[in-house]
Amino acid sequence: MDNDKTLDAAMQAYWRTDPQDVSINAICEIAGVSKPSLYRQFGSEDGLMRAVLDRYADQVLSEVFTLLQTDPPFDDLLEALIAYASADPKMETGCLYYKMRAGKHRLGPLTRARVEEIEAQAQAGYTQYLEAQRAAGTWASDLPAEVAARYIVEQIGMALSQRAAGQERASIRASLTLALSALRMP
Amino acid sequence: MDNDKTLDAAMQAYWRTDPQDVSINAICEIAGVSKPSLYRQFGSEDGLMRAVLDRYADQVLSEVFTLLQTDPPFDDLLEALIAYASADPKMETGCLYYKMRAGKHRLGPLTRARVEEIEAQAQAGYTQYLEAQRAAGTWASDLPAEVAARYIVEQIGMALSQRAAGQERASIRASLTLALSALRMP
DNA sequence: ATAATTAAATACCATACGGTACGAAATGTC
DNA sequence: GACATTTCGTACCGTATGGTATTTAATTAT
Repeated sequence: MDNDKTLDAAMQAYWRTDPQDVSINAICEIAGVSKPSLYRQFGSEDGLMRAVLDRYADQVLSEVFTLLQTDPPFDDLLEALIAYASADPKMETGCLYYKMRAGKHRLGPLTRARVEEIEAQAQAGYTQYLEAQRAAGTWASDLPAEVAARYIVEQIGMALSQRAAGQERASIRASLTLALSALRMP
Repeated sequence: MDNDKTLDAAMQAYWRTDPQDVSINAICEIAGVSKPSLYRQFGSEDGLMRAVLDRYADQVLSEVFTLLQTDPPFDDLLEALIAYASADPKMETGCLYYKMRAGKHRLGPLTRARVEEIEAQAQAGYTQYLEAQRAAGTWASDLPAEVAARYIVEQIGMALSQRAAGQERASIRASLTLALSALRMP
């Protein structure tokens, strides 16, 4: 049985619609895999979802984390985030991570733990980035970096969930731009 | 069979957790009503949810709409909205309307239609209010009123879903204040 | 008091879910 | 070629869901 092919199929299915709308049966069908095979590989639905989320973090989220670590100027970062969340075709059906996060209380323990791990990682990444920007004088604000970091994470998440809901890109872009512009004020 | 008592029980159950996590069976149990009785009154799960949403609009949402129609000064309105979303004990588990809206694609046609009706009503209400405020000189911004209206609706929704997720009030208040402050800029 | 009508609940569908026991097929080993 | 071992899939389990047919209880009319 092809492990990667199964994970890809599951990831696409979870991502396109929503993790809680995709049953194990459906995944088996689209992946062309029998149910016992899938359970032998991943142990449980929770195990599968966790493996999918790992893969998603590797293949998709890493891009953003990498961008953060190059310490782009604050305005560039905002512009990149806005473009990413409001227009990137990859995010046309939203972000799988944020979808899982939105339904966190329905997740199994493995997947939930991974979601919280990513949450902490994102929070730390943005905080660190913002402190560096403030030190460099490219971000002038008296806001605590943690607060701003949380704010960014939430606003991006909102934009991505709006994309999942089919809202128009221009409207999402306008809202997100407005929201993030609040970070530029003293 | 006591119609109001059933609706109240269903509303509380849907509201406390999430509409999609409460089964008809559970509602029958907590309302002390047999399933056929419930179906005789409301026809279907969709019918029940729609009736519940009607009741919720009447008992809860109307308060906000009423406030809007008194045309309070812009800053007062924002302060009231922030307090309402981030601290009102009634909203400790979030807002039933926003919960339904978040899972719109899972709703039946009746409930979905009502959700969209309320959405349009809110959008129109805020837009009208903002235009009045602009005319009165209490809101100086070159933002289209529709854009600002949509923005407010979304930000309030986000704050309320954060409350449902158990986030700290102070943190929610900080984020929401930051987000809405963007509307004061020219 | 008895018959007719209405209200209600028990007990049941069919379906879909996550998960698994067990037999069949394929693979490797000598 | 024959045996041991591992891989795989059919067919099933228990449970929960939304929804209903049918029987029982309560009410009303006469």
